[in-house]
Amino acid sequence: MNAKHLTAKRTGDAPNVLDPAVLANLSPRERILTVARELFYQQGIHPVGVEAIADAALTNKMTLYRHFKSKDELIVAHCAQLAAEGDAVWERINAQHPGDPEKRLQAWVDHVADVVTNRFERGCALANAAVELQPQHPARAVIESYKARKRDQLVKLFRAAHYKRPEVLADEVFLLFEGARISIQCGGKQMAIRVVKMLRDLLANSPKKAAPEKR
Amino acid sequence: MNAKHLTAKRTGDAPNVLDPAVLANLSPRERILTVARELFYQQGIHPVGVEAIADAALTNKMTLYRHFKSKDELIVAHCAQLAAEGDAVWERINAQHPGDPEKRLQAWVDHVADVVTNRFERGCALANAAVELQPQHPARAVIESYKARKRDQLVKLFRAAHYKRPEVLADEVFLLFEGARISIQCGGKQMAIRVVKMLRDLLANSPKKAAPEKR
DNA sequence: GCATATAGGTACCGATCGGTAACATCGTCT
DNA sequence: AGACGATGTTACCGATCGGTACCTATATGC
Repeated sequence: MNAKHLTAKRTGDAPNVLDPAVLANLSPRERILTVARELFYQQGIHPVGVEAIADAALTNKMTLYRHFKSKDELIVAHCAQLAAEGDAVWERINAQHPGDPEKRLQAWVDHVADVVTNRFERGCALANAAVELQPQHPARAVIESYKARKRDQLVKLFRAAHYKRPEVLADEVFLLFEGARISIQCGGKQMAIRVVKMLRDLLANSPKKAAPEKR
Repeated sequence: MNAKHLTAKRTGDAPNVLDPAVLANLSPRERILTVARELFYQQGIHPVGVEAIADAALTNKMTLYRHFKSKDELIVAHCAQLAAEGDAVWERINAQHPGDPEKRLQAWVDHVADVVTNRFERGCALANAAVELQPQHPARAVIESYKARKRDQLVKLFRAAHYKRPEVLADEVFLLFEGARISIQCGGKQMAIRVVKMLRDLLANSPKKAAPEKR
Protein backbone atom coordinates (compact mmCIF):
# COMPACT_ATOMS: atom_id res chain seq x y z
CA MET A 1 0.00 0.00 0.00
CA ASN A 2 3.03 2.24 0.42
CA ALA A 3 2.44 5.01 -2.09
CA LYS A 4 2.60 2.95 -5.24
CA HIS A 5 1.37 5.90 -7.22
CA LEU A 6 4.74 7.47 -6.68
CA THR A 7 6.77 4.59 -7.98
CA ALA A 8 5.89 5.20 -11.61
CA LYS A 9 8.74 5.95 -13.96
CA ARG A 10 9.81 9.53 -14.21
CA THR A 11 12.18 10.60 -16.91
CA GLY A 12 13.91 7.41 -17.83
CA ASP A 13 17.22 9.21 -17.40
CA ALA A 14 16.75 9.42 -13.64
CA PRO A 15 15.72 6.36 -11.63
CA ASN A 16 12.77 6.91 -9.37
CA VAL A 17 14.27 7.35 -5.93
CA LEU A 18 11.07 5.96 -4.44
CA ASP A 19 11.52 2.63 -6.19
CA PRO A 20 11.69 -0.07 -3.48
CA ALA A 21 14.58 -1.71 -5.32
CA VAL A 22 16.60 1.50 -5.03
CA LEU A 23 15.55 2.09 -1.46
CA ALA A 24 16.42 -1.44 -0.39
CA ASN A 25 20.17 -0.73 -0.28
CA LEU A 26 19.78 2.17 2.11
CA SER A 27 19.62 2.30 5.87
CA PRO A 28 16.27 3.19 7.40
CA ARG A 29 17.47 6.71 8.14
CA GLU A 30 18.64 7.20 4.57
CA ARG A 31 15.41 5.76 3.21
CA ILE A 32 13.38 8.13 5.36
CA LEU A 33 15.37 11.17 4.28
CA THR A 34 15.27 10.12 0.63
CA VAL A 35 11.53 9.62 0.70
CA ALA A 36 10.98 12.83 2.67
CA ARG A 37 12.91 14.81 0.07
CA GLU A 38 10.72 13.45 -2.69
CA LEU A 39 7.36 13.73 -0.95
CA PHE A 40 8.09 17.12 0.59
CA TYR A 41 9.11 18.44 -2.80
CA GLN A 42 6.15 17.04 -4.66
CA GLN A 43 3.42 17.78 -2.14
CA GLY A 44 4.87 20.31 0.24
CA ILE A 45 5.81 19.76 3.85
CA HIS A 46 2.59 20.23 5.74
CA PRO A 47 0.38 17.92 3.68
CA VAL A 48 2.79 14.98 4.05
CA GLY A 49 2.26 12.99 7.23
CA VAL A 50 4.99 11.11 9.00
CA GLU A 51 3.17 7.84 8.46
CA ALA A 52 3.11 8.39 4.71
CA ILE A 53 6.85 8.97 4.80
CA ALA A 54 7.46 5.88 6.89
CA ASP A 55 5.32 3.76 4.56
CA ALA A 56 7.01 4.98 1.40
CA ALA A 57 10.38 4.47 3.11
CA LEU A 58 9.51 0.80 3.63
CA THR A 59 9.55 1.17 7.38
CA ASN A 60 7.18 2.38 10.07
CA LYS A 61 6.47 5.35 12.23
CA MET A 62 8.31 3.97 15.25
CA THR A 63 11.58 3.59 13.39
CA LEU A 64 11.15 7.08 12.02
CA TYR A 65 10.76 8.45 15.53
CA ARG A 66 13.81 6.52 16.68
CA HIS A 67 15.91 8.51 14.19
CA PHE A 68 14.12 11.84 14.45
CA LYS A 69 12.69 13.17 17.67
CA SER A 70 9.83 14.91 15.92
CA LYS A 71 8.54 15.86 12.50
CA ASP A 72 10.13 19.26 12.95
CA GLU A 73 13.51 17.66 13.50
CA LEU A 74 12.99 15.57 10.39
CA ILE A 75 12.26 18.77 8.50
CA VAL A 76 15.49 20.30 9.77
CA ALA A 77 17.47 17.22 8.75
CA HIS A 78 15.72 17.29 5.40
CA CYS A 79 16.67 20.92 4.79
CA ALA A 80 20.23 20.28 5.94
CA GLN A 81 20.40 17.43 3.44
CA LEU A 82 19.18 19.70 0.63
CA ALA A 83 21.74 22.32 1.57
CA ALA A 84 24.52 19.74 1.64
CA GLU A 85 23.50 18.50 -1.79
CA GLY A 86 23.49 22.02 -3.16
CA ASP A 87 26.95 22.61 -1.73
CA ALA A 88 28.12 19.34 -3.26
CA VAL A 89 26.91 20.42 -6.69
CA TRP A 90 28.86 23.65 -6.34
CA GLU A 91 31.99 21.82 -5.28
CA ARG A 92 31.68 19.39 -8.15
CA ILE A 93 31.44 22.26 -10.62
CA ASN A 94 34.51 23.85 -9.11
CA ALA A 95 36.43 20.60 -9.08
CA GLN A 96 35.72 19.99 -12.75
CA HIS A 97 37.30 23.31 -13.73
CA PRO A 98 40.15 23.88 -11.31
CA GLY A 99 41.50 27.40 -11.34
CA ASP A 100 39.24 28.53 -14.18
CA PRO A 101 36.55 30.90 -12.91
CA GLU A 102 35.22 31.52 -16.42
CA LYS A 103 34.53 27.87 -17.05
CA ARG A 104 33.12 27.50 -13.58
CA LEU A 105 30.61 30.21 -14.31
CA GLN A 106 29.65 28.62 -17.57
CA ALA A 107 29.33 25.24 -15.92
CA TRP A 108 27.12 26.80 -13.29
CA VAL A 109 24.85 28.21 -15.98
CA ASP A 110 24.74 24.77 -17.56
CA HIS A 111 23.65 23.44 -14.21
CA VAL A 112 21.00 26.13 -13.99
CA ALA A 113 19.81 25.12 -17.45
CA ASP A 114 19.45 21.53 -16.28
CA VAL A 115 17.48 22.60 -13.23
CA VAL A 116 15.02 24.96 -14.88
CA THR A 117 14.34 22.66 -17.83
CA ASN A 118 13.72 19.64 -15.64
CA ARG A 119 10.15 18.72 -16.23
CA PHE A 120 9.58 18.05 -12.54
CA GLU A 121 10.89 21.42 -11.46
CA ARG A 122 8.67 22.87 -8.76
CA GLY A 123 10.93 25.66 -7.54
CA CYS A 124 13.85 25.52 -5.14
CA ALA A 125 12.99 22.99 -2.47
CA LEU A 126 14.60 25.15 0.21
CA ALA A 127 12.80 28.29 -0.89
CA ASN A 128 9.53 26.37 -0.96
CA ALA A 129 10.25 25.13 2.54
CA ALA A 130 10.86 28.70 3.67
CA VAL A 131 7.45 29.62 2.33
CA GLU A 132 5.80 26.88 4.33
CA LEU A 133 7.72 27.25 7.56
CA GLN A 134 7.25 30.00 10.10
CA PRO A 135 10.22 32.35 10.61
CA GLN A 136 10.87 30.79 14.03
CA HIS A 137 11.20 27.28 12.66
CA PRO A 138 14.74 25.95 13.22
CA ALA A 139 14.98 24.86 9.58
CA ARG A 140 14.77 28.48 8.51
CA ALA A 141 18.28 29.14 9.80
CA VAL A 142 19.60 26.33 7.62
CA ILE A 143 17.83 27.74 4.59
CA GLU A 144 18.93 31.30 5.15
CA SER A 145 22.58 30.46 5.70
CA TYR A 146 22.53 28.31 2.57
CA LYS A 147 21.07 31.08 0.43
CA ALA A 148 23.53 33.62 1.80
CA ARG A 149 26.37 31.22 1.09
CA LYS A 150 25.23 30.70 -2.50
CA ARG A 151 25.16 34.43 -3.12
CA ASP A 152 28.61 34.90 -1.59
CA GLN A 153 30.05 32.08 -3.65
CA LEU A 154 28.76 33.74 -6.80
CA VAL A 155 30.28 37.06 -5.79
CA LYS A 156 33.67 35.44 -5.27
CA LEU A 157 33.44 33.62 -8.57
CA PHE A 158 32.60 36.79 -10.49
CA ARG A 159 35.43 38.58 -8.74
CA ALA A 160 37.85 35.78 -9.58
CA ALA A 161 36.72 36.04 -13.20
CA HIS A 162 37.66 39.74 -13.12
CA TYR A 163 34.22 41.13 -13.73
CA LYS A 164 33.99 44.80 -12.91
CA ARG A 165 30.98 44.62 -10.60
CA PRO A 166 31.00 41.15 -9.05
CA GLU A 167 28.45 41.96 -6.36
CA VAL A 168 25.90 43.38 -8.77
CA LEU A 169 26.38 40.54 -11.22
CA ALA A 170 26.07 37.94 -8.50
CA ASP A 171 22.86 39.53 -7.27
CA GLU A 172 21.49 39.65 -10.79
CA VAL A 173 22.13 36.05 -11.71
CA PHE A 174 21.09 34.91 -8.26
CA LEU A 175 17.77 36.73 -8.45
CA LEU A 176 17.16 35.70 -12.05
CA PHE A 177 17.68 32.08 -11.04
CA GLU A 178 15.47 32.32 -7.99
CA GLY A 179 12.82 34.21 -9.90
CA ALA A 180 12.85 31.71 -12.72
CA ARG A 181 12.39 28.77 -10.39
CA ILE A 182 9.41 30.28 -8.64
CA SER A 183 7.97 31.52 -11.95
CA ILE A 184 8.16 28.08 -13.50
CA GLN A 185 5.94 26.86 -10.70
CA CYS A 186 3.53 29.69 -11.44
CA GLY A 187 2.97 28.51 -14.99
CA GLY A 188 5.95 30.14 -16.66
CA LYS A 189 7.48 27.00 -18.09
CA GLN A 190 8.65 28.83 -21.22
CA MET A 191 10.66 31.12 -18.94
CA ALA A 192 13.19 28.32 -18.47
CA ILE A 193 14.83 28.74 -21.86
CA ARG A 194 14.68 32.51 -21.71
CA VAL A 195 16.40 32.79 -18.35
CA VAL A 196 19.29 30.63 -19.51
CA LYS A 197 19.76 32.88 -22.51
CA MET A 198 19.66 35.90 -20.24
CA LEU A 199 22.32 34.40 -18.00
CA ARG A 200 24.62 33.57 -20.91
CA ASP A 201 24.22 37.06 -22.34
CA LEU A 202 24.99 38.51 -18.95
CA LEU A 203 28.21 36.51 -18.66
CA ALA A 204 29.24 37.39 -22.21
CA ASN A 205 28.43 41.08 -22.19
CA SER A 206 29.18 42.27 -18.68
CA PRO A 207 32.26 44.46 -18.47
CA LYS A 208 35.51 43.05 -17.13
CA LYS A 209 38.61 44.60 -15.75
CA ALA A 210 41.76 44.40 -17.80
CA ALA A 211 43.38 41.36 -16.25
CA PRO A 212 46.17 42.69 -14.00
CA GLU A 213 47.92 39.34 -13.89
CA LYS A 214 51.35 38.91 -15.52
CA ARG A 215 51.75 42.62 -16.14
CA MET B 1 -10.66 35.22 22.14
CA ASN B 2 -10.53 35.98 18.43
CA ALA B 3 -6.82 36.08 17.67
CA LYS B 4 -5.90 39.05 19.79
CA HIS B 5 -2.23 38.41 19.16
CA LEU B 6 -2.78 39.57 15.62
CA THR B 7 -4.40 42.85 16.49
CA ALA B 8 -1.19 44.48 17.62
CA LYS B 9 -0.11 47.57 15.77
CA ARG B 10 1.92 47.04 12.68
CA THR B 11 3.67 49.92 11.02
CA GLY B 12 1.70 52.86 12.17
CA ASP B 13 1.40 53.93 8.56
CA ALA B 14 -0.91 51.05 7.79
CA PRO B 15 -3.85 50.22 10.02
CA ASN B 16 -4.05 46.62 11.09
CA VAL B 17 -6.70 45.09 8.89
CA LEU B 18 -7.45 42.60 11.64
CA ASP B 19 -8.51 45.35 14.03
CA PRO B 20 -12.14 44.69 15.04
CA ALA B 21 -12.90 48.39 14.61
CA VAL B 22 -11.80 48.22 10.99
CA LEU B 23 -13.53 44.91 10.38
CA ALA B 24 -16.80 46.11 11.86
CA ASN B 25 -17.77 48.13 8.78
CA LEU B 26 -17.45 45.15 6.45
CA SER B 27 -19.91 42.47 5.51
CA PRO B 28 -19.21 38.97 6.83
CA ARG B 29 -17.96 37.86 3.43
CA GLU B 30 -15.60 40.82 3.22
CA ARG B 31 -14.41 40.25 6.77
CA ILE B 32 -13.68 36.62 6.03
CA LEU B 33 -11.73 37.43 2.88
CA THR B 34 -9.84 40.22 4.62
CA VAL B 35 -8.87 38.01 7.50
CA ALA B 36 -8.03 35.11 5.21
CA ARG B 37 -5.66 37.31 3.23
CA GLU B 38 -3.84 38.32 6.38
CA LEU B 39 -3.68 34.92 8.06
CA PHE B 40 -2.86 33.03 4.88
CA TYR B 41 -0.05 35.46 4.15
CA GLN B 42 1.40 35.39 7.64
CA GLN B 43 1.11 31.68 8.36
CA GLY B 44 0.53 30.01 5.03
CA ILE B 45 -2.64 28.39 3.80
CA HIS B 46 -2.50 24.89 5.24
CA PRO B 47 -1.75 25.78 8.84
CA VAL B 48 -4.70 28.18 9.07
CA GLY B 49 -7.96 26.45 9.93
CA VAL B 50 -11.35 27.71 8.85
CA GLU B 51 -12.38 28.19 12.45
CA ALA B 52 -9.42 30.47 13.11
CA ILE B 53 -10.46 32.54 10.11
CA ALA B 54 -14.06 32.72 11.24
CA ASP B 55 -13.03 33.74 14.74
CA ALA B 56 -10.68 36.48 13.57
CA ALA B 57 -13.37 37.65 11.15
CA LEU B 58 -15.73 38.17 14.09
CA THR B 59 -18.08 35.52 12.83
CA ASN B 60 -18.33 31.74 12.94
CA LYS B 61 -17.72 28.67 10.87
CA MET B 62 -21.34 28.35 9.74
CA THR B 63 -21.44 31.80 8.22
CA LEU B 64 -18.16 31.10 6.52
CA TYR B 65 -19.58 27.96 4.97
CA ARG B 66 -22.70 29.85 3.88
CA HIS B 67 -20.46 32.09 1.74
CA PHE B 68 -17.90 29.50 0.64
CA LYS B 69 -18.78 25.92 -0.12
CA SER B 70 -15.46 24.65 1.14
CA LYS B 71 -12.04 25.78 2.29
CA ASP B 72 -10.76 25.16 -1.23
CA GLU B 73 -13.35 27.53 -2.63
CA LEU B 74 -12.34 30.11 -0.06
CA ILE B 75 -8.75 29.69 -1.20
CA VAL B 76 -9.80 30.29 -4.80
CA ALA B 77 -11.74 33.40 -3.83
CA HIS B 78 -8.76 34.54 -1.77
CA CYS B 79 -6.39 34.17 -4.72
CA ALA B 80 -8.85 35.86 -7.05
CA GLN B 81 -8.98 38.75 -4.60
CA LEU B 82 -5.19 39.01 -4.54
CA ALA B 83 -5.07 38.99 -8.33
CA ALA B 84 -7.74 41.68 -8.53
CA GLU B 85 -5.81 43.83 -6.09
CA GLY B 86 -2.63 43.40 -8.10
CA ASP B 87 -4.46 44.38 -11.24
CA ALA B 88 -5.89 47.41 -9.46
CA VAL B 89 -2.41 48.55 -8.47
CA TRP B 90 -1.32 48.29 -12.08
CA GLU B 91 -4.31 50.26 -13.29
CA ARG B 92 -3.75 52.92 -10.68
CA ILE B 93 -0.14 53.35 -11.81
CA ASN B 94 -1.27 53.64 -15.41
CA ALA B 95 -4.03 56.09 -14.54
CA GLN B 96 -1.61 58.34 -12.69
CA HIS B 97 0.59 58.73 -15.75
CA PRO B 98 -1.74 58.66 -18.76
CA GLY B 99 0.02 58.16 -22.05
CA ASP B 100 3.49 58.24 -20.51
CA PRO B 101 5.07 54.78 -20.56
CA GLU B 102 8.34 56.07 -19.16
CA LYS B 103 6.73 57.47 -16.05
CA ARG B 104 4.59 54.38 -15.73
CA LEU B 105 7.71 52.24 -15.64
CA GLN B 106 9.30 54.46 -13.05
CA ALA B 107 6.14 54.42 -10.97
CA TRP B 108 6.07 50.66 -11.19
CA VAL B 109 9.63 50.52 -9.88
CA ASP B 110 8.60 52.84 -7.08
CA HIS B 111 5.83 50.40 -6.29
CA VAL B 112 8.32 47.54 -6.31
CA ALA B 113 10.49 49.51 -3.92
CA ASP B 114 7.55 49.88 -1.56
CA VAL B 115 6.82 46.19 -1.71
CA VAL B 116 10.30 44.83 -1.16
CA THR B 117 11.14 47.27 1.61
CA ASN B 118 7.94 46.57 3.52
CA ARG B 119 9.03 45.09 6.76
CA PHE B 120 6.27 42.47 6.65
CA GLU B 121 7.19 41.28 3.19
CA ARG B 122 7.01 37.50 3.04
CA GLY B 123 7.14 37.03 -0.72
CA CYS B 124 4.36 37.31 -3.26
CA ALA B 125 1.22 35.92 -1.67
CA LEU B 126 0.16 34.31 -4.93
CA ALA B 127 3.54 32.71 -5.52
CA ASN B 128 3.53 31.44 -1.96
CA ALA B 129 0.08 30.00 -2.53
CA ALA B 130 1.33 28.25 -5.65
CA VAL B 131 4.06 26.66 -3.57
CA GLU B 132 1.53 25.32 -1.10
CA LEU B 133 -1.16 24.20 -3.52
CA GLN B 134 -1.01 21.15 -5.72
CA PRO B 135 -0.93 21.76 -9.48
CA GLN B 136 -4.49 20.47 -9.79
CA HIS B 137 -5.88 22.95 -7.29
CA PRO B 138 -8.36 25.31 -8.98
CA ALA B 139 -6.62 28.33 -7.46
CA ARG B 140 -3.51 27.54 -9.47
CA ALA B 141 -5.24 28.62 -12.69
CA VAL B 142 -5.98 31.99 -11.13
CA ILE B 143 -2.37 32.38 -10.05
CA GLU B 144 -0.89 31.35 -13.37
CA SER B 145 -3.11 33.58 -15.47
CA TYR B 146 -2.27 36.50 -13.17
CA LYS B 147 1.47 35.96 -13.47
CA ALA B 148 1.25 35.61 -17.24
CA ARG B 149 -0.80 38.80 -17.39
CA LYS B 150 1.78 40.71 -15.35
CA ARG B 151 4.58 39.64 -17.63
CA ASP B 152 2.59 40.61 -20.73
CA GLN B 153 1.72 43.99 -19.30
CA LEU B 154 5.39 44.65 -18.68
CA VAL B 155 6.26 43.65 -22.25
CA LYS B 156 3.67 46.07 -23.63
CA LEU B 157 4.89 48.84 -21.39
CA PHE B 158 8.52 48.38 -22.43
CA ARG B 159 7.42 48.30 -26.06
CA ALA B 160 5.39 51.48 -25.62
CA ALA B 161 8.44 53.11 -24.07
CA HIS B 162 10.40 52.23 -27.24
CA TYR B 163 12.91 49.93 -25.64
CA LYS B 164 14.73 47.81 -28.17
CA ARG B 165 14.09 44.42 -26.57
CA PRO B 166 10.83 44.73 -24.65
CA GLU B 167 10.38 40.98 -24.13
CA VAL B 168 13.85 40.47 -22.70
CA LEU B 169 13.58 43.52 -20.49
CA ALA B 170 10.17 42.49 -19.21
CA ASP B 171 11.47 39.03 -18.39
CA GLU B 172 14.46 40.49 -16.61
CA VAL B 173 12.60 42.90 -14.39
CA PHE B 174 9.86 40.35 -13.79
CA LEU B 175 12.32 37.69 -12.67
CA LEU B 176 14.37 40.13 -10.63
CA PHE B 177 11.21 41.17 -8.79
CA GLU B 178 10.03 37.62 -8.23
CA GLY B 179 13.49 36.52 -7.19
CA ALA B 180 13.84 39.41 -4.78
CA ARG B 181 10.54 38.68 -3.08
CA ILE B 182 11.34 35.03 -2.50
CA SER B 183 14.90 35.88 -1.47
CA ILE B 184 13.75 38.36 1.12
CA GLN B 185 11.85 35.55 2.75
CA CYS B 186 15.01 33.44 2.70
CA GLY B 187 16.90 35.94 4.80
CA GLY B 188 18.04 38.31 2.09
CA LYS B 189 16.51 41.46 3.51
CA GLN B 190 19.37 43.59 2.29
CA MET B 191 18.54 42.44 -1.23
CA ALA B 192 15.56 44.80 -1.23
CA ILE B 193 17.58 47.96 -1.77
CA ARG B 194 19.91 46.31 -4.24
CA VAL B 195 17.16 45.02 -6.51
CA VAL B 196 15.58 48.45 -6.73
CA LYS B 197 18.90 49.93 -7.78
CA MET B 198 19.27 47.18 -10.35
CA LEU B 199 15.84 47.89 -11.77
CA ARG B 200 16.51 51.63 -12.04
CA ASP B 201 19.85 50.99 -13.74
CA LEU B 202 18.14 48.63 -16.13
CA LEU B 203 15.55 51.24 -17.08
CA ALA B 204 18.18 53.95 -17.45
CA ASN B 205 20.78 52.01 -19.40
CA SER B 206 18.84 49.65 -21.64
CA PRO B 207 18.97 50.63 -25.31
CA LYS B 208 16.00 52.31 -26.95
CA LYS B 209 14.91 52.76 -30.51
CA ALA B 210 15.03 56.22 -31.99
CA ALA B 211 11.47 57.39 -31.41
CA PRO B 212 9.77 57.23 -34.83
CA GLU B 213 6.95 59.54 -33.73
CA LYS B 214 6.45 62.98 -35.35
CA ARG B 215 8.87 62.26 -38.16
C1' DG C 1 24.41 -20.02 23.94
C1' DC C 2 23.42 -15.42 25.36
C1' DA C 3 23.09 -10.37 25.57
C1' DT C 4 22.36 -6.27 23.25
C1' DA C 5 21.01 -2.99 19.81
C1' DT C 6 18.29 -2.04 15.93
C1' DA C 7 14.13 -2.55 13.30
C1' DG C 8 9.25 -4.06 12.30
C1' DG C 9 4.18 -4.31 13.67
C1' DT C 10 0.09 -3.04 15.96
C1' DA C 11 -2.66 -0.60 18.66
C1' DC C 12 -3.71 3.37 20.76
C1' DC C 13 -4.00 8.42 22.62
C1' DG C 14 -5.33 13.31 22.55
C1' DA C 15 -5.78 17.04 19.56
C1' DT C 16 -7.20 19.20 15.51
C1' DC C 17 -9.30 19.49 11.20
C1' DG C 18 -13.04 20.23 7.50
C1' DG C 19 -17.71 20.10 7.36
C1' DT C 20 -22.78 19.67 9.02
C1' DA C 21 -27.26 19.73 11.82
C1' DA C 22 -30.37 22.10 14.47
C1' DC C 23 -31.87 25.98 16.68
C1' DA C 24 -31.92 30.81 18.31
C1' DT C 25 -31.54 35.69 17.05
C1' DC C 26 -31.69 39.89 14.52
C1' DG C 27 -32.98 43.28 11.00
C1' DT C 28 -35.82 44.52 7.30
C1' DC C 29 -39.70 44.78 4.34
C1' DT C 30 -44.61 44.69 3.72
C1' DA D 1 -47.70 42.30 13.51
C1' DG D 2 -45.88 38.94 10.84
C1' DA D 3 -42.77 36.76 7.47
C1' DC D 4 -38.40 36.02 5.82
C1' DG D 5 -33.52 35.99 4.91
C1' DA D 6 -29.05 36.47 6.88
C1' DT D 7 -26.41 35.72 10.88
C1' DG D 8 -24.88 33.82 15.48
C1' DT D 9 -24.28 29.66 18.74
C1' DT D 10 -23.56 25.16 20.13
C1' DA D 11 -22.80 20.65 19.51
C1' DC D 12 -21.34 17.12 16.94
C1' DC D 13 -19.29 13.80 13.20
C1' DG D 14 -15.64 11.19 10.88
C1' DA D 15 -11.06 11.51 9.47
C1' DT D 16 -6.41 12.52 10.07
C1' DC D 17 -2.55 14.04 12.48
C1' DG D 18 1.80 13.85 15.55
C1' DG D 19 3.45 11.03 18.89
C1' DT D 20 3.85 6.85 22.17
C1' DA D 21 3.54 2.09 24.47
C1' DC D 22 4.41 -2.47 23.99
C1' DC D 23 5.80 -6.48 21.98
C1' DT D 24 8.25 -9.26 18.52
C1' DA D 25 11.99 -10.39 15.22
C1' DT D 26 16.44 -10.17 13.49
C1' DA D 27 21.32 -9.38 13.42
C1' DT D 28 25.62 -8.86 15.57
C1' DG D 29 29.34 -9.63 19.04
C1' DC D 30 31.23 -12.25 22.82
